[in-house]
Amino acid sequence: MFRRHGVAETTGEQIAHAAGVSERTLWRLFRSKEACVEPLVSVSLDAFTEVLRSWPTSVELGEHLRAAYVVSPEDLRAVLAVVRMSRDEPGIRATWLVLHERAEPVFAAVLGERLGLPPDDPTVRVRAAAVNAALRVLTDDLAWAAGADPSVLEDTAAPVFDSHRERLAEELRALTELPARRL
Amino acid sequence: MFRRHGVAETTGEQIAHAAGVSERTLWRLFRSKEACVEPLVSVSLDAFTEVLRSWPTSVELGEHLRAAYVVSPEDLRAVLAVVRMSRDEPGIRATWLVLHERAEPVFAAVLGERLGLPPDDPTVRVRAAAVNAALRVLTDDLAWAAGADPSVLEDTAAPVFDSHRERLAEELRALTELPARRL
DNA sequence: CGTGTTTATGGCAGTCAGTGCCATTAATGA
DNA sequence: TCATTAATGGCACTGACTGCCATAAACACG
Repeated sequence: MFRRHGVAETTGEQIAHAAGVSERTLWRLFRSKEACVEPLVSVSLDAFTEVLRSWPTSVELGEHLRAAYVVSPEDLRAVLAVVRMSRDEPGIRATWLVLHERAEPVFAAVLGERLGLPPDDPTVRVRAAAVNAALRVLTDDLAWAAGADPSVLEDTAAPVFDSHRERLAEELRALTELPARRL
Repeated sequence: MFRRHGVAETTGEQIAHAAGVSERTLWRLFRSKEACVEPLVSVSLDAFTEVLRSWPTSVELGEHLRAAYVVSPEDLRAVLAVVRMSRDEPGIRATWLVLHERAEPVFAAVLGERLGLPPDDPTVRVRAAAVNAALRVLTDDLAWAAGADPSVLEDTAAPVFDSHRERLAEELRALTELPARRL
């Protein structure tokens, strides 16, 4: 509905009706209209989080990503639609950024363990935030590419998605191979 | 007012009255209640942007930062108060993140020139986002430290601020010294 | 100086997101 | 079977924000 008519033009009443619940219940489930897209975005973030969690010690992150980073085409379409909307809809942009930041502690936990540092170590959290930023920027790029040519999303194995994953692997390799210096 | 009574308890009418303008004018100047803190945050982001802009080619970023990254104590206090609030106030957190992201293109322009790459190159933008993330995480830490002991802000030369700048210099050195590999 | 034209501001009415409170019903558990 | 808790809805209400119009100040230009 957001995509079709825009966020401002979609009322909470319409959303609630379409979802088959009362408006009152809607506001209990989501604290704002924009927050209704959170489950869609979470799918993608959770997928990446799972990649990190299942990252074997012996493997370089880029390699692992190439093997394990998979999102179903339907989910991917939904996420990228949200990301594309976020260019014009400040509220959507804000939730996208907030959700991304919310994933950082998980990233920090994984990276901290790798580096032998506590997850709340500033260096670890900066690295986690950098990984997060790479994921955000490149997902944004993918959303743009998918907007220009929706056919790239008909299959997760589409070349554009491969190239996205490849870029991500490359950037993460660089970031995670950085030696952690103590301050 | 946000700090004293909380965001929810502060009405637009109160803000407008305190600012000496009508409520109608307030909504013309800021598109939301939370957006009213944007000028405060911008001061700090602009200061960092200026550091980047004035970064001499021959100097390593960490070094330049130590010399040029200065924010007046009053401004710093205001910014950190906002950042501290953002822990409990989701609306403030969102504006803080959005403002940070908005600064990224400038970072990308500077880094792109350094690396001899166009500012819209994905690698460049990932680096810019990483620099941005480092600034955000460490500013957040500083806000936390300042909240625990407000005396650290009585002078920009306070040890806690020095240590903040030092951490930032170290993290940025690592990030900006990364060789840029073409994909 | 006079006059037409932006530009900034306020007033007012209206919409709608979101909340508090209470009632109802469904699930759960002893 | 009954007591308790959790989930949902209805309703009234606050307040953020917008559209529209009026006013006045700043400005451009003859």
